[in-house]
Amino acid sequence: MNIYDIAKEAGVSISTVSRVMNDRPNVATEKRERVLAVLKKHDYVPSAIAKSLVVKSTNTVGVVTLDVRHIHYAKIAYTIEQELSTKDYNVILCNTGSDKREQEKYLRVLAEKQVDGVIMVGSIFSSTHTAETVDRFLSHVPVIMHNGNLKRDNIYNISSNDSYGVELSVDYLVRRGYRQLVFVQDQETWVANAKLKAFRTKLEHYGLPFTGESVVKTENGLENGRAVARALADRGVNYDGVVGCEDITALGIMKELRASGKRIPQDVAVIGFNNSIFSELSEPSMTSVDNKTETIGIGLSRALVDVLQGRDVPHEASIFPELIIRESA
Amino acid sequence: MNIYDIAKEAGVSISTVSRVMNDRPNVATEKRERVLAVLKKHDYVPSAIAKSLVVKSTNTVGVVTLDVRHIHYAKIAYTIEQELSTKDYNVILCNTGSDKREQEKYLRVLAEKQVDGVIMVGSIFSSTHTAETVDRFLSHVPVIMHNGNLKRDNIYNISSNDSYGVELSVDYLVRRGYRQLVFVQDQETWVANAKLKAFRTKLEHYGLPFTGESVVKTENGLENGRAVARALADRGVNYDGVVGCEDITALGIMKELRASGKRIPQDVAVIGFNNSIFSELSEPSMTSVDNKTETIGIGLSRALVDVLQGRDVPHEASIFPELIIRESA
DNA sequence: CTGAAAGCGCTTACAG
DNA sequence: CTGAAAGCGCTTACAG
Repeated sequence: MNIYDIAKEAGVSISTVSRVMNDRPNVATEKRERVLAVLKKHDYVPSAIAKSLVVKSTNTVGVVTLDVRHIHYAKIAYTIEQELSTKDYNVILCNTGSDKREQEKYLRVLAEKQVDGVIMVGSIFSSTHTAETVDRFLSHVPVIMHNGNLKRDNIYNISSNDSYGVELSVDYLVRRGYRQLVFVQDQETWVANAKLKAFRTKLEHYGLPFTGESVVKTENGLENGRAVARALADRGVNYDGVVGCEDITALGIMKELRASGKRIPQDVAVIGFNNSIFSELSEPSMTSVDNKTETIGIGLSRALVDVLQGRDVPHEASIFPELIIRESA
Repeated sequence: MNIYDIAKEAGVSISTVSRVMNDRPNVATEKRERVLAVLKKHDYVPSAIAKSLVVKSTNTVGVVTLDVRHIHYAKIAYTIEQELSTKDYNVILCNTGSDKREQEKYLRVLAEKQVDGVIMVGSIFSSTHTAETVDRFLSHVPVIMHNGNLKRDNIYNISSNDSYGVELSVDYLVRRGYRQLVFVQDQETWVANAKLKAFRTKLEHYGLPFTGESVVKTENGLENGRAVARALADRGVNYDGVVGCEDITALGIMKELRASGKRIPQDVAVIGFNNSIFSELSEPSMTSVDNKTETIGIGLSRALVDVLQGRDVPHEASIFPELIIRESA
């Protein structure tokens, strides 16, 4: 069943059916009603594919992320999907993992599927390789990057200012009397580097020591957090504050600290990142940097829609996080 | 740039270009190479939209879920996406929430976009309304339901046997000497009812009391779990075991119990559902029913692909969960 | 092995 | 207000 069948049954041309289906003017009331009746009778669903071919827009956007199982990305992906849905866009979800081939494959497929735009969530996508892949396959559509820093006419970067989150954390800890701070870096991206730099600068500003012991690298995760705390203990590092890593990693650190008899926050203060459910359920509850998932998700979506509708959009925008004070610091 | 441009530049017909792009036989080696060269030169990306229109298949499937922010759904959605990706299908993600209108809107849009099939994740979708909506818009494509029980030729149900998970839980608790069990029901679907029935039957089997106090209804969530524990205390209910609800709810219950001085599992044993990160990080760590997220996700995906490829697929399949023993019971 | 032609289901000027 | 016709970018018999 297609538009021709509807037209025949309603006794009009396909042009008229098209006009009715798209709520356009210039259709006699009587014909419009006849068409609507036939449409309803068959629960007719027009083919968006055929439409897309001629209007050159699919009302579909690709959302690419490392892994939606990560609660932070799930929240952003959710917000994007919901926000875009109100503007009649659908989302093709892509979990690329960190493999470059996978990422390339996905971006190519999105191009084949003629998406109207792409949103890339996570600073891992801010790489030369991604930039080149976008140039190859997606230079004709807007690409909105979350925590990205790629410079292209068609790329728009909307970031959470995580460096500022680090500054807030250090300021707060210093004000509360903590002096020997450790930065736990649980990802490896330009954002992580910027955070580390902010940490170092802040320490220098306060005249606090920044040594080889001040930074611990790991990957995010509960077990990795535990391992970090054990490693610090094994190395005999003296510290009274932890900053920089995600809630889930920070939670691992807290658990291990408590298991080894440390009191939080009396002996060691811990501040996480993301203000996720993990910071709420931790014991003691965790002070955390809220990087505004919802604001970010809505911002990414709106930026995309604005570009698509021909409005001017800044190529770089930065959203400031906020420190949510709980018990762990 | 389209297939005509490529054909012209390579000095062949569009038929030949099409054959080359689709790796089909009957192309002279020399022509094939000429075409490939032109394709590569331009990083040519053929339109999947145009292709879909003629082959009547989009290699796109709709995945509809209540809310991907829920970690359990995120895991299933992730697995589906990854599994389907290996079969060259893409996923349109839909978070419908519990609103019927929203659900209807999404299913219609999926039909418009000509998806090859739909996977619905979560027992909330097993309603008369969903069945009717599927009949209206999606009766021509396979619909795979996770934890569903709808009977249609084009609907396939793949469920985690959560009732069996309850039986495992009760068996285990009884074996360990617990006698006054409470069932916490934190969702309202046919699965929840089946779980409750299994709980009751098991208690009767063991000759244990099932009274008005044996069941507490709530919605899933940390705070709701806390509220459940408080309500039980306020009502002066004597109980030594909790069963039936999701990890996150169970975690709330455990936290509140501990805050009120109860020891887990000595005073009260708690068993959760989902074997999620929450059961791992809880203190004490939580015994939980593992309902095999990955198996489910892969099963849903394979069933869909099998139907699409004309293979026979059972209309009902049930995956048995497993009890993961930790410290809380 | 190769290409001309029809067709997928729509929208959109265009002429009336 | 209305409809015939062209066209979006592909695939697929079909004839050669």
